[in-house]
Amino acid sequence: MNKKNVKYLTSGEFAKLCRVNKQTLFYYDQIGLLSPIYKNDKGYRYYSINQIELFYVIDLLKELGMSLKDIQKYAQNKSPESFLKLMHLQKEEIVKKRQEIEMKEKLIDTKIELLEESLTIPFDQIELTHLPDATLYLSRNIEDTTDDEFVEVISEFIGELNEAHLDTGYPIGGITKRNHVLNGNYSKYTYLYIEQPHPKEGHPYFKAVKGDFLIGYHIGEDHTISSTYEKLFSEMERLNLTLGDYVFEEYVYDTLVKNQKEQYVTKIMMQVNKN
Amino acid sequence: MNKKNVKYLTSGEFAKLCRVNKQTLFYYDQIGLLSPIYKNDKGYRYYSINQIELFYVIDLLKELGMSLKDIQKYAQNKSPESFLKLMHLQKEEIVKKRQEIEMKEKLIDTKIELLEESLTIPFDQIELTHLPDATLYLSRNIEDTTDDEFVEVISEFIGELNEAHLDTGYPIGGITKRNHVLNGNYSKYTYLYIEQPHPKEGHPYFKAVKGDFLIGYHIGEDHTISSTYEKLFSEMERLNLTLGDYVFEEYVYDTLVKNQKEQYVTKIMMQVNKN
DNA sequence: CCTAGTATATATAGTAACTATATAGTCAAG
DNA sequence: CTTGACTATATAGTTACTATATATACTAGG
Repeated sequence: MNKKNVKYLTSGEFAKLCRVNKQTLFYYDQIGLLSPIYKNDKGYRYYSINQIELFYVIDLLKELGMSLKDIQKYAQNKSPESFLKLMHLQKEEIVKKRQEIEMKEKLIDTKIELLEESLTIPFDQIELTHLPDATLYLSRNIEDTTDDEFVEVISEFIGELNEAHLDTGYPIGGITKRNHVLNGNYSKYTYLYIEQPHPKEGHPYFKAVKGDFLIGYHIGEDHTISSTYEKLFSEMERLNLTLGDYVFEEYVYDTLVKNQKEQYVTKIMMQVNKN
Repeated sequence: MNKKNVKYLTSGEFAKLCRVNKQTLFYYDQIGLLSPIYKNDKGYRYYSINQIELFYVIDLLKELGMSLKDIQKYAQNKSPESFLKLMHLQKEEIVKKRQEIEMKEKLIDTKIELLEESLTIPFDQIELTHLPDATLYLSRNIEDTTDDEFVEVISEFIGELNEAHLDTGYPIGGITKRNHVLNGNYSKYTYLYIEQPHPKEGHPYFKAVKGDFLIGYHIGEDHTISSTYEKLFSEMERLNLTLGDYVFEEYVYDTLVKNQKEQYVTKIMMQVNKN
């Protein structure tokens, strides 16, 4: 038998192959997770090519959240059957992981889309447009909740978004009913919502009434929003419009892209009727 | 304006929403990465619901390998433009990450498939079968390489597999030419190979000749493999077959599923011609 | 109003999985 | 036989939490 096929790799060579720091291999050797197949009398480590498979699997299990200790626990008692069982378990884990990554990729796409759009918007102008049907995911009614109930509703809402993979990167908005707005209770939300561009089956949605909307932007902190509402009202009058059933509010710029609250931008979408 | 909409969340509540340890939020506050919007005179932290978006983005960037320090560096100088740039960069990162995960999922699938198959194989029997075309990815010729060259070839081979996303979880095998086998130089590989069940375009493959194969399994260490080769030869004689051009060798059980070298299983596939 | 129980806070120490540094021995080429 | 590139061990440092100890604060029931 030719010696080539029992050629061993030094720690440095094997580390390069694994694309990992040599020290990491020392560490794995130290904790007995992946030891070289052979050590000479000077303590030099020699690995076989086949050991790379074990490294790959360690790397895989690590990625899927297993601790080195747990990986080692398995490794100490290997068998085809136990490995098969492990792989079946990890298959479930990796499917979850893939779905998470896919969601986060969508989140990035959405952020890019929204940001690019936002850069073209003249925030000082009020616009009358017709909005097409949009599918919204709604929270429970929060009109008359106590503080504790409010927290509960929020938790439930965010929880559902996470569980059902519905968080698409669109901002969380608030819906205020007509009568509250008319009474000057701006931003007294009845529901929280998040847009769902690609709605899934089996979830209770609220399909926003399509219709005419008067859209304006408030720059600054929330508690100064009434001035922008007043501008919207006078524009409504000028255009001979009346207020519809709901007003929608959502952040265009907030904590994520601005450091100062005075630079936050809130989009206000008033449902209106033409006379 | 109704107080509900400026309702703040305590550290505990916000932590639950973020599905993270409360201590982690303290830590983020400490390093100035994500500080509560308001702190009362007793030092109690209060977060706004909107801050969850920032938490999500921190979580995303963390997943994509950014250190908290680097994330903070960005956060200190936020703007819609810089965030957009960051998102474009991270889009590339997440695509890479998704592909990695997809590869690892395939790896799990392959391991499961191969292991389940292996559990049904009677390792003590020699079988004559016709194998259909299989696409193999080959290393450079390693017939007459020095040790250093051998390491280089291996590195290149493994490197290509990684770069081109060709590592499918199938074992790395070795191909020995007819004349070496006849001279008793078993396992003097001319090429290393890995099976490619779903070959991609634009890569140089070697399509294994389909044909008749005599398949046997060697249980034990590599250097005792000659005994199994001899069994295969006498079976070849009994069936009035002659040796074809190549012999393929690959591990069925190795470091991954067995602790002792005496339990390793090597599959030997001899190309044969019927007379 | 008092008390018990559950929050909150800070400060400090510990952990996992590396990662870097310091010091020393080994080896192969010119 | 030396030089430069490798190898080793030992130890300390780093990141991003995580746990523990101690003290203070809020809140609901008697």
